[in-house]
Amino acid sequence: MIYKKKITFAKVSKITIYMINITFPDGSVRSYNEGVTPYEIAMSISPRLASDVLAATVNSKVVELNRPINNDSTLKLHKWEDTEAKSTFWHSSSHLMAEALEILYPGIKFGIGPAIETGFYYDVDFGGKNISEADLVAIENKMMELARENQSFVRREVSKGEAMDVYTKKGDEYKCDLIKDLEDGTISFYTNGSFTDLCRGPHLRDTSVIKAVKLTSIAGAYWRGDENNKMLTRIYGVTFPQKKLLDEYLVLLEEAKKRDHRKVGKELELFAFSQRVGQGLPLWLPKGAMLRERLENFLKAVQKRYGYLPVITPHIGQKELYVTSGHYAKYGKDSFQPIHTPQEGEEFLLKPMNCPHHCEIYKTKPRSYKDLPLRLAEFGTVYRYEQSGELHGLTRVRGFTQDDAHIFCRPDQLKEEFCKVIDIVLYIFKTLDFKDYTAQVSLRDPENREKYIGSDENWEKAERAIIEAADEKGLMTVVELGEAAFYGPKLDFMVKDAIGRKWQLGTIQVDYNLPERFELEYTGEDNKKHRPVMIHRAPFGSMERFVAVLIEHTGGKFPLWLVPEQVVILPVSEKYSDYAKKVCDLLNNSDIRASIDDRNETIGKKIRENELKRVPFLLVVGEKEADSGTVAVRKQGDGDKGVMTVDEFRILVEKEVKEQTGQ
RNA sequence: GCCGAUGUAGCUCAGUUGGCCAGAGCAGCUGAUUUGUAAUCAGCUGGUCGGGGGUUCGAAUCCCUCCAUCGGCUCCA
Repeated sequence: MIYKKKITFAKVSKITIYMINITFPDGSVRSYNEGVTPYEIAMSISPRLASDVLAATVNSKVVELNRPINNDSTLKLHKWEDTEAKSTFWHSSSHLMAEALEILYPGIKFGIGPAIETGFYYDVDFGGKNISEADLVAIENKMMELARENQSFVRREVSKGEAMDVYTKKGDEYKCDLIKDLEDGTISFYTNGSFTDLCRGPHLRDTSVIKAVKLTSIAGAYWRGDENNKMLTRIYGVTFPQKKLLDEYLVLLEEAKKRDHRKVGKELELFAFSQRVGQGLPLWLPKGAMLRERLENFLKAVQKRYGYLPVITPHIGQKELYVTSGHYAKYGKDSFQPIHTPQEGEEFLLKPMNCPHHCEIYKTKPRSYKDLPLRLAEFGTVYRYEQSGELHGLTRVRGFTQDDAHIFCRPDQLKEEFCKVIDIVLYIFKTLDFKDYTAQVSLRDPENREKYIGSDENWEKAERAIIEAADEKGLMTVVELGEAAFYGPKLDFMVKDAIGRKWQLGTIQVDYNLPERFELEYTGEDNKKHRPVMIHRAPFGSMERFVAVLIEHTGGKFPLWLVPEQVVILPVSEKYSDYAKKVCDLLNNSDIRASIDDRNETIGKKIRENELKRVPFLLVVGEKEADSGTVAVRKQGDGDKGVMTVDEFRILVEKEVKEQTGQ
C-alpha cells in the first residue's frame, strides 16, 4: 500500500500536487513533490553534491539521475567512489564509444556493450574490416570530441514490435537476437547524440562528465559466448571523470606489470619454459625448486598434524583405469592421447588426476567404519592438454603438481572433515598473508537435478554440510547455483593477482561418483556394506598456480622463511673473504641460507644487484667487522640497520622465521 | 581451438619508401682496480634477425606457412 500526502492549493485548484517522502541512507526523511528526480534532490541538498553525483539507487534499483520518483522511496545518491556510479559511468562510456565507432565506421553492427569490473567493452561486427590497436587513438579522440558536446542520455520505452522493427530495418541481427528474448513492456532505448541503443540503463545525465578515455585492448569474442557463433571484435576501454584518475590508473597498471609472475619468475630465476620441451610445461630452476620444496614441506607438516597419510602413485595408468573412473569418456578426446607399448593393444594414459589411483589404494584391503576417515595425500603431478590459447605462465599449464589428498569418510563425518580442510586452507592463507580472497560455494542447479549423479538425500546432506562448515568458520562466501561438478558440490577459494584477475587456489570437493564407479565399500557397525563419501581437496590448488599467485602477491619479496637466499655476505674487498667465509659457516650451521658474494666488484654494485634480487638481508663485512666479530646488517628495501654480532644477527633471523611460520 | 598483436645476442631494446660486412646497454670472458651501503675502467666474445618456403639483382624489412609468446573468447576432471 502506498500512501501519498495530498495537498490541494485553493487558488490553483485544478492542479493537485502530491508529496512523497524520500528516505536517505542515514534514516532521515525529506518531502518532495511527486515526480522529483534524484538530480533535483541532490540539488536541493547542495549544488556541489549534484555536480558530483553520477547515479542513484531508488528502492534498491539503480537508476539515472533524471528518472522521476513517484512514490515514497528510499534513495542513495552515488558518487564516483561507489561501484554503482562507476558501472553507470562505464556503461554510458560504452555507448559513447559505440557512437564514435558508428560515425567512424558506418554500417557496423553492435552486439553487447556492458560495464565490467574496471571499464567497459563493446562487441562489434565490423563486417570484414580489421581493426587494430593503431586505430584506437582515433576512436579515443572521437569519443572525447563527442563527450565535450554534452550529449544527454535520453530514455524511451518502446514496444517489442517497434524495437524489432528498428533493428530489422537497420539490419542488426545481434540486437534482434537480444530483443527476441526480452519481454514486451520492459524494453527501452537510450539515445545519446546520433546513437541509439537497445538498453536497460541506467546512464549518466550527459556525456560531459567523461573527461578521460583509454581504449586498452582489442580481442575476439564469440557472439553470446558460444564458439559456434560468429566472432565479434571486442574493444575494451576505461574512462574517468578526471584526467588525473586515468593517469593514476595507468601507473597502477605499470606497477602491476612489474609484479607479473612471468617477469619476476624470470628475473629471480625461479622457473622457465622451453619451446623444445613443449608449451605449458614449466621447468623449475634451482631457486624455484627450493621455494617449492619449502612450501611442500610446510604443508606436509600441517597435514601430518591433521592425520593425513602420504602415498605415492605412478604418472601413468592403464586406459582401463580412466574408463572405470568415467574420465576417459568425458575428457579422452581432448587429453594427451594414449601411450602405446610394444605389446599390441596395450594403452596407458598420462594421469590427468590422482583420484583413480587413490581409489585403488583404498581398495587394497577391506575397510571398516573404524578406519574412516582415511586421508591419503600426495603431491601428484598430472598432465592435462589445455587449449593452447589458454596457457598462461605458471597459472595455466599442461603439467602441474597438485597438493592433492582424498578423504574417504562416512556421510556423517563429512561436515567435520570439511571444517578441518577449511582450517588448513585458512592457516596457509594466514601464514602467507593472503587477505584478498573469496570463498565460493558451488551448488546444484535446482532446475536441473537430473544432470547430477547421486541421491537427492546425499546431495542435500553434502550441500548443507558445506554451507554449515563455511558458516562455522566465518568465511565470507558467495553461493553459485549450478556451478557444482556433476559428481558433487564444492568450495573454492579465489585469490586475485596483480591486475585483479581472479584465480582459483584452494578447492574442496565432495564426490559421490568415484566411490560408486570404483565400488568402494566399508563395513559398518551393522556389519553391512556401505559406500564411503570422497572429498577431493587441494589447499594450494597446484604448486605452479600457488607460486605464481604468491609471486604476484609479494612482488617477489618472499617471506624470510620461504625465500631461496636469506642472507648474502658482502666482503668489502678480497682481504675479508676469510672472515666472510667464517660468518657464512656460522649461519649455515644454524640452517640459515647464507652465501658470499665475493666477486671483484665495488661494494655499491654488489649491494645494488643483491637488492634487485630481493635478498632479505645483506651483511657488509670489512676491517671493522672482522676485528670485532660483527656484521653490518642491511635489510631489503630498508637500508642500513647498523652493526651487530654474528650471534645477535642469527637470533634476529631465527626469531623472524619463527614469527612468520608460527612454529 | 578461435580473434588480434608480437617474435632481432642470455636479458632489455634500436634498426621500414627493401641496399655497404645487423647495432646499443646490461650479462659473460680477459685485464687493470682492492673497493664501506643501489651501477669502477678498458678490451674481447656472442646473432642462419623464431623455423621453413616464396617474391626480388638484393629481404630483419614484402608475401605464404608453421611454431612460440602476449591480450581476450571458449574450456577447465
